[in-house]
Amino acid sequence: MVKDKPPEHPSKIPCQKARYRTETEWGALTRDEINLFDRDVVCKTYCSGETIFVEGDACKGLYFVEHGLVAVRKTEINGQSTIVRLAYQGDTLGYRPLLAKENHRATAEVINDTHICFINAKTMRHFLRSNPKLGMRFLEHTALALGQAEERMFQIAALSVRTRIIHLVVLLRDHYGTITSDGTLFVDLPMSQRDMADMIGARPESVSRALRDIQDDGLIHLSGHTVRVDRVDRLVEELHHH
Amino acid sequence: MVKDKPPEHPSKIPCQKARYRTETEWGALTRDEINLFDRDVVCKTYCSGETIFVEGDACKGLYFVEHGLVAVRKTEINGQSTIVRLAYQGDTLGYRPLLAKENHRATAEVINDTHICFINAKTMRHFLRSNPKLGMRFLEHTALALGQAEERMFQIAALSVRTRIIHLVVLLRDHYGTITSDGTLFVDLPMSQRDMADMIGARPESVSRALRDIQDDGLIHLSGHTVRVDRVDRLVEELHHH
DNA sequence: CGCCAGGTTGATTTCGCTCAAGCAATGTGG
DNA sequence: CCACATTGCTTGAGCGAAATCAACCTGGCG
Repeated sequence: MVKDKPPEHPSKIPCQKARYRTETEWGALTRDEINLFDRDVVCKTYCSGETIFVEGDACKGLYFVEHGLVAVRKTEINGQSTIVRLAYQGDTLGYRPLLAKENHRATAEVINDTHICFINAKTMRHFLRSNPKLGMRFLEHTALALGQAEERMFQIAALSVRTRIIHLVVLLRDHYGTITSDGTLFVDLPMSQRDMADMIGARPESVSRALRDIQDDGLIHLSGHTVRVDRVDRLVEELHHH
Repeated sequence: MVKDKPPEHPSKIPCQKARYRTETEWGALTRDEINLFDRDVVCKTYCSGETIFVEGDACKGLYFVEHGLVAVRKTEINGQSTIVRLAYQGDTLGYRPLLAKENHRATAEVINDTHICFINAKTMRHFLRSNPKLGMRFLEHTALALGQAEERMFQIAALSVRTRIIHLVVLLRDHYGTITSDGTLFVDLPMSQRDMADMIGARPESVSRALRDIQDDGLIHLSGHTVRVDRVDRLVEELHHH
């Protein structure tokens, strides 16, 4: 049972000028459009466990992740659920249903405290009509996401839990990994093992066991939520072999 | 080992005016653009078993399926492979890598004899720049495909082989199903059980057994590649329950 | 006719899920 | 400040679904 903390009041403050936006699809906006964006944007901070939107909701607009971590989750009738995507700093949420003209097909659930800029669908559609470049940026982004989804589909179908876990650790390295001067890699897992299980389509017990197996083989060393990898090449080599 | 039959010579004939195009993303083209399309298009008939492009190839352009059936397949180092998507009449192949500016991440393999209209990447990029509507159509299409990919990911992770087979039969009904006057449904499976296995992430033996189980339960009746479904509702009901 | 790919069937094994118990860390109320 | 819930992780035992291995059809085709 998730207890929703009282949400903070939405703010009209334009998110410290939202500098991250310029490095994303939103970099296509003209100066005038940026002003319009800043006029209409509504910003809000979500705490861990809160939901941004839920499966079945109409798509009211887009959510730009200023910083934080959000899981996009699908839930079945029987209660099983899968995380279909993660949204990091700089990612935009809700673009798929908006572009496909559908309702939300998944729930966005905050994993780490997250600052979100919301832009309503009407303004967004205006941008798409007036600025073809923005559409092309989103087109490119959606095509990349489709490739990733197909990649993951393949993995879940063909690879063992152990291998999928290694894939996940390598994936999380991009955002949560640091490398020390002696070449040791540390990955600070930003989520619970339950969430990791939902990411790779497995049960939490299986994740726990797989992590211990990999540790027993000397490929990683776990302490709390931090994974130490002494020989990254050996870990990656297992991916290419299996 | 696939033995590639000698490909027929590409033809400049504009595919019997390609009437199917108007009902797809390509419907956004203006009259002038259609003329340009017809000038640059190269058409060709592929036989079952031939490949249109392979994983790792640079994306040279788009392939419009005039008619036929194509499987988009990913293959692992160890030889395992999965069909990530099917392309039917009216579908366009190769748009994902073109839009994402990547190489092909999958192989397109002809299942049933297929007539393809090829349009080169340069012309396509010209269309995208000159006609924002076309980009929006592809954006919508890609967003829908992303939703489907996420749906399938979920299914493979959570459902039994039996249930996934039923899903597949119901999916194929759209293109290969006919319904008789007494309400009986016939689905003419367009592919081998091996391919069906690759579609749902299972082994051929498991597909064979699952099909027989479903038949033993009286839900379907198999004869050759034709599935007879007397009570469609009972079949669909199993999907909603499981 | 014989070959061979595709399909069936059986025996065995393996992987991961389920169920269940225990444990450490954190939180909470008296 | 201590008893107690709660939550997340670990570990074990047993089971079941599907993979694997292997033999054997069957029909189409050179």
